[in-house]
Amino acid sequence: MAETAAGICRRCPSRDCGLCRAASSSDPTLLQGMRLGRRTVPTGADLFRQGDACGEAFNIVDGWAFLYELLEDGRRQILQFALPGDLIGFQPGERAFPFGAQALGSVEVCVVPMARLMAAARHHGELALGLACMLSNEGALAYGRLTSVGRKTAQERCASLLLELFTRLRRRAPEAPGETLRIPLTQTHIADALGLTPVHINRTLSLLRQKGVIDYGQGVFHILDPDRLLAIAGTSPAARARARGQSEWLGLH
Amino acid sequence: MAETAAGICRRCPSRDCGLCRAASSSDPTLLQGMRLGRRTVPTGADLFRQGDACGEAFNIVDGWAFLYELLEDGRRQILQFALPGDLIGFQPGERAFPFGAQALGSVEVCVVPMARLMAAARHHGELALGLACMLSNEGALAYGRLTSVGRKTAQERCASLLLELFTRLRRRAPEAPGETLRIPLTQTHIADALGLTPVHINRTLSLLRQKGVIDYGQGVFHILDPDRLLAIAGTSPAARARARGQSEWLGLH
DNA sequence: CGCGATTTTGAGCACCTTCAATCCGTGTGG
DNA sequence: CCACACGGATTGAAGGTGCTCAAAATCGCG
Repeated sequence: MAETAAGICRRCPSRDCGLCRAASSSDPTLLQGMRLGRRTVPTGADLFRQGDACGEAFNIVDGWAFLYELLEDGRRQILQFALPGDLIGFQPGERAFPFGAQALGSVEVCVVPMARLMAAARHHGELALGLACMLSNEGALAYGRLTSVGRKTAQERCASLLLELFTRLRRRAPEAPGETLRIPLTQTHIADALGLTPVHINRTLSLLRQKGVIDYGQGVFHILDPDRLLAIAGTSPAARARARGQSEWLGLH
Repeated sequence: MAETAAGICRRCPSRDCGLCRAASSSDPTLLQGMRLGRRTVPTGADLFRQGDACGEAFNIVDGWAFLYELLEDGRRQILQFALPGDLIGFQPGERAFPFGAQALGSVEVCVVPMARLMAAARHHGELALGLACMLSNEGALAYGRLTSVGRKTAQERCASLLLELFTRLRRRAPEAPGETLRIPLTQTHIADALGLTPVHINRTLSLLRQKGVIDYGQGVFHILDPDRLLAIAGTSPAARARARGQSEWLGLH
């Protein structure tokens, strides 16, 4: 309670991207009234679960989260990884979440009540369009993953995922060193994202390491041979265009 | 040229759903200025291709289309089926399409220039929110397919797809008879949507037919045992909620 | 009626899964 | 300080779902 909302926002790392950028570019005073407050979610805890009423969205300030769907017998599909700056849980037109969201490591989020966000968007077309851009980008990521899981081999899928994460992270942190990537995922997470088993992910990553394309250990990945990784990923020209497109979801208008 | 745009819109089957509903609920005069005109796309032709500049969106008036991504060696993933009333090619924040769209049978579309649509949305929050809802629903469908392809068996995937299509079609045409479904897809399309081979789709559908769950032939599917099909699809409670949610993407506010 | 596209069926193969055991890094308690 | 426990990574062997190759049957259509 010692600090005002405005003060916290001013120092927020997400201030200039995603939702906050959209809101403030639309109307600088918008941001103030929208946020409910910060929340810290511990490792492995759910931000929300499938079936929960969707009353609030979460802007990820620090840490990673993932969206997932569970089948009744326990099979899990990870639908998306949410990185700092991403907004999750914004499902206009839905009453209940069709998927859950879980924290990877400790995650700090900014809570935004859906009602306020929708009200603000209704009166500010620019903000609503920003949200639309964001949803469109999420959709593009989902489509990319779908192509991966539906039509690529294990090696291609692993390479594609690494490149996707690499691209998304570098965008937000251009200052960071070249080809090193700190990823808080277990091989089980990767497996559930790519529609494979942990065992097979292990064999596949080992193979890529053995080939000298990547190296990894303790949650840190090194891309030793970016060109070969790209080639293995089978990244189509179109997918590369998509990767570029993500770079600035509010850049063009 | 004999007929005015307003006249065509008045008799358009998509008038009360999707984009048109969003636009007219926001401002009844909006619709007039937005459309460029009708276009008829012949069977198998592309509405647009991966990499094309995205200058116009298409509101499907009649017929089916599908979005797809190609890998360099020809492998194809079908990302989505677009039914009458769906808007495709609306990719705010993108310059080029990351996927292509192709007509299944002869398709009639209403062409909407992106520039006009974006301009209108910027000034009408309600419209922009409607577009956001639409994108959110598309994303939900993509997530459902991702779970299917990543974590379900061939039988479960086929059942899931049939139910998805069934649900979406019935929503737009509630008057149509019970469990019969006219689907203009070849087994190859189904295979490319589900991440399987045509041969295996054939065996799987045969199995479902042999079990008495469905029957099919000549592009017409009959759902003989809906409950069993639901059970086979492994439709989670959450997915069922999602299916309901789709039903009215502008219904709640 | 005949051609091409699609569906159907068969047989062998491969990628990935399953089951299982071992190794390793970290943290905890004695 | 070490024994132990725990989660995750790694490796091996065997099996299965779905793939590939191939051919026949059927459908749609001019």
